Amino acid sequence: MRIGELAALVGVSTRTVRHYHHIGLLPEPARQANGYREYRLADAVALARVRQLARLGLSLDELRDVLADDDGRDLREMLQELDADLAREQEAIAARRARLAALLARADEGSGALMSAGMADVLRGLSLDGSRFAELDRQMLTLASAMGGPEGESAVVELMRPLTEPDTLAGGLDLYRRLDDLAGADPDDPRVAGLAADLAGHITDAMASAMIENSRDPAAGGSPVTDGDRWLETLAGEMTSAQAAVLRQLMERLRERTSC
Amino acid sequence: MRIGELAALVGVSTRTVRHYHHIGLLPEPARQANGYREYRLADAVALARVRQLARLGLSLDELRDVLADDDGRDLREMLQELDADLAREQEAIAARRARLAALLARADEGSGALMSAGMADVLRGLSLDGSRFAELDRQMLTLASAMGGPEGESAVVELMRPLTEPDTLAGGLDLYRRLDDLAGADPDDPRVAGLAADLAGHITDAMASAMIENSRDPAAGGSPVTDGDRWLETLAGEMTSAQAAVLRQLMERLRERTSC
DNA sequence: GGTTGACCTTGACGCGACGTCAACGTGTCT
DNA sequence: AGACACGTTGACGTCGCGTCAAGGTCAACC
Repeated sequence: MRIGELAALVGVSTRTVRHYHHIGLLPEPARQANGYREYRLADAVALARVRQLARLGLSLDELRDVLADDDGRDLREMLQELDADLAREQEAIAARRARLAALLARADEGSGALMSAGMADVLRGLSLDGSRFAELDRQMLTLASAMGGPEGESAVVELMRPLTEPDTLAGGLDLYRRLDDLAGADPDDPRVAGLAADLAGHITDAMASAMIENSRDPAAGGSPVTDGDRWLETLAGEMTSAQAAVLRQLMERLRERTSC
Repeated sequence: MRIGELAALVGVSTRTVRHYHHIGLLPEPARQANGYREYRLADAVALARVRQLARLGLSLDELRDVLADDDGRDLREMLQELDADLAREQEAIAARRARLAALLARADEGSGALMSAGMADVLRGLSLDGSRFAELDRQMLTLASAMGGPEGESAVVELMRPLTEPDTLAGGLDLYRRLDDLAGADPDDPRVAGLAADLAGHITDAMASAMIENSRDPAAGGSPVTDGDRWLETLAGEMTSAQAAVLRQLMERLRERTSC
């Protein structure tokens, strides 16, 4: 039997057979006078056994180990381990499909590509043409919802809901304007303290807790939802010094409030 | 923000970020004076969106296409296609686990590594120390069962059951000896015809049908169980000319029998 | 005898999503 | 001044083969 016949008999490509020779998974058979490989029935049996196990998902390295010491004992162990791996993979795929389904459902009702209608509403409410701060806030919220997955996003939407009510919203947009006005100001500008106080008044206790929880110093380890914290520094880096001062004073006020 | 902070914030490695730059999935940000990449919040948002989709299993090429034209329409198509792929993969894994479970169950009761107790019985019954023919038969059966999967193996066991009964078995082993005796004989040896007749007498109708079905010429396409046919030639190649003559006459008799 | 075409040989690159190492520059702390 | 953590580019390794490339072998047909 030549290599093409062997491959056809077992149902693989000749490349596969040569690959198995190359990695030592199948022994090289004797050669004919012209250099062609000459296979016997026993080679076909060996190849079929290899394929039988490979189809199940064992790696070729594992196969070589298993077939080397034809023990049958550690083969069972390997197969059980493989089954556990496959089970884990099944769960992972199921989880992916669940997230996918949630995403698709939200894409059907929502306006944007990846967010729910609720999230789209929040972002629309916070938009204020030409405001750098509104844009920053929107980016932070988008980031939080993209990183937390579906449950993270709905948590964000839930937290932000109080801010989207019409009367509250108008005051919030005014705060954006006042922050924007501080763009070129000094960190000691008299408007800073008052603005921080007004901002704190707009932030609910739940929002304050979430913000503080996710901005703890690295030693404590972040929450599972937003993995890397230090978003405060990131955010501050996008502001001018006066605006960053407002942010610092705001966080101080929030920490005082939650510690009481 | 430098690359390490960005990576920590989103929860990936710096290598991943640079990889995304390299393949054009994320735009290269501005550089600081020292050559370091300088990231803004918007970059973190883009990266988080990429990861959100990548976690679902989209390839980076697909991601680039999707994010290029931020349409939202073909994104849904891609996600639905992805869901279908994942569903297929789930089925494939389930099938693998089913075969694995069958194999494990058989390994628990069987003697050998990969076969059921029934198959082990058949092979033990057909063993005859020093007989080349018994060995060939065992190899053929092993090959058939390894290639057909669990259902193929049980089919083989079912087919061979009549041969494993004690009185039939003794006659079969005698046939092996007579075949072995023909090793150095001439193809025209007078014993050939009688041996073919006796062999035909030992083969049940079901076995004859299976043998003929799986030895049709390549034009007709083999059965789904044993993919490559022409096993007859393979088998004949392992014999001497007189033994091959017996095989040819045997197949002729079987064909006559099933055509009536 | 020449040609075609199917088969065989070895050798090498490609894929996908990064991990990992090399060799080097930069910035901060002691 | 040295240690150390970070950044830079570049290149190789992973896994199971598919797919050329550049030939040699053999049977069949003109």
